[in-house]
Amino acid sequence: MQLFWSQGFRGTSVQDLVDGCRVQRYGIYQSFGSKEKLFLAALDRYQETVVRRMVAPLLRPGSGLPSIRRVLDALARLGEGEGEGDEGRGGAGAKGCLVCNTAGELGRESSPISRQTSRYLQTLREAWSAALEGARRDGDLRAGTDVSTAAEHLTGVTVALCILARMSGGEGIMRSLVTQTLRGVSATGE
Amino acid sequence: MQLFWSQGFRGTSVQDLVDGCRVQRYGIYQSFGSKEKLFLAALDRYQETVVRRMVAPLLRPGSGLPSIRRVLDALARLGEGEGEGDEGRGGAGAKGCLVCNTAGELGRESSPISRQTSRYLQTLREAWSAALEGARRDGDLRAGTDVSTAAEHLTGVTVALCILARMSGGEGIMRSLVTQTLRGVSATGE
DNA sequence: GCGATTGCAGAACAAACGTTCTTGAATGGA
DNA sequence: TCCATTCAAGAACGTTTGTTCTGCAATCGC
Repeated sequence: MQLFWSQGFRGTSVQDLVDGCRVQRYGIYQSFGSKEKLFLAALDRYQETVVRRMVAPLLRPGSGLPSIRRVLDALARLGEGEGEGDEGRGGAGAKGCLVCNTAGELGRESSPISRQTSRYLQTLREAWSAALEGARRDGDLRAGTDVSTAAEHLTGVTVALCILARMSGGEGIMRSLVTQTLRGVSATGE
Repeated sequence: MQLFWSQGFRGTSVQDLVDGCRVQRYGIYQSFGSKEKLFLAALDRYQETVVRRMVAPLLRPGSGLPSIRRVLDALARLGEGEGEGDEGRGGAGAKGCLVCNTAGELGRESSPISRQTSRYLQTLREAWSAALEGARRDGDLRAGTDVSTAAEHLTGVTVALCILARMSGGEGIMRSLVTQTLRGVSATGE
């Protein structure tokens, strides 16, 4: 998963996997059948660990505006680990998000991949939605805000932050995006 | 450029280029030196044609809120050309944006690529900025809006729309993102 | 009409790709 | 102690990759 995350699907050879993990060439095919199936398993694992952990604060019972702020700040820090250079192996600076990177690299090439990206978007939408409901309950939500539209908005912003993290010159934009987004959502406009 | 756009750098072989364009294998190397240099030239061309044409309405003298609305609507239509399937050759549904796709696929792998992505972001920022200035002049800008922050915000939204166009399940999110963004910028909140 | 030059078509290159087979050592039960 | 099974290391498979070389055809100046 880590290798695919930083180098992409096509940029990661089976040899890379053999060298990088403690894994046997033939064992990959016994366990997964093909490089593509392994990649899909890595996508699965990514969503069940990394994405899950990222949105966890939004899904906790008492979540609300403070959780939203916290998660957005964490996303804004995705761009760190800069310097255009590699870290040990062929890492391309910041890794961003595996699912978003895959969208850029492969688009909707196969239907398993399509399924993964729409699952990803749905997870994000639901998580943001839960926290927005909390914010409304706390009176922290800007008047007249539709929760589900705002959740889609935040989902879009999340995707933007993931890709901007992979682009040099994106740091300032990430910060502006976060502050402006928070301003649009919160009751106080802060 | 078209082939790299829909299939990515690593997903496009020299053979694809030979078949797809009216071009000789050896001629590519005489003219460009390597596949990577050709790709960088394609990135250049993309910015000078596609990006340029996309932001043109924002740079015209009288541009303002209507231009912003028009360009955002055009970006929201990036997701069309759906169906997960190919169009003739190995296209992966919607092509999105070559620069954003490249960020997802290659990150900041080489410094020429880093230079391209930051140039891309700067172009967008300047274009949005110009139109926002126009909107302010027309009195269409929400009170208390900082133009340069808003321009960065719109740049981030642009990136989001490009990647969402490559993700299935992103269509509704794209629409919400556009309407919410317009609401945040315009004086009337519409 | 003729020799020098240009430009393109295809063959050929080594290297790396994803995938599969063969071998040899270690293990477990009787 | 011995055989059957499991597991892993690595050689080898045919393709495809990016890159380069070899000829044939056409063109141009004279």
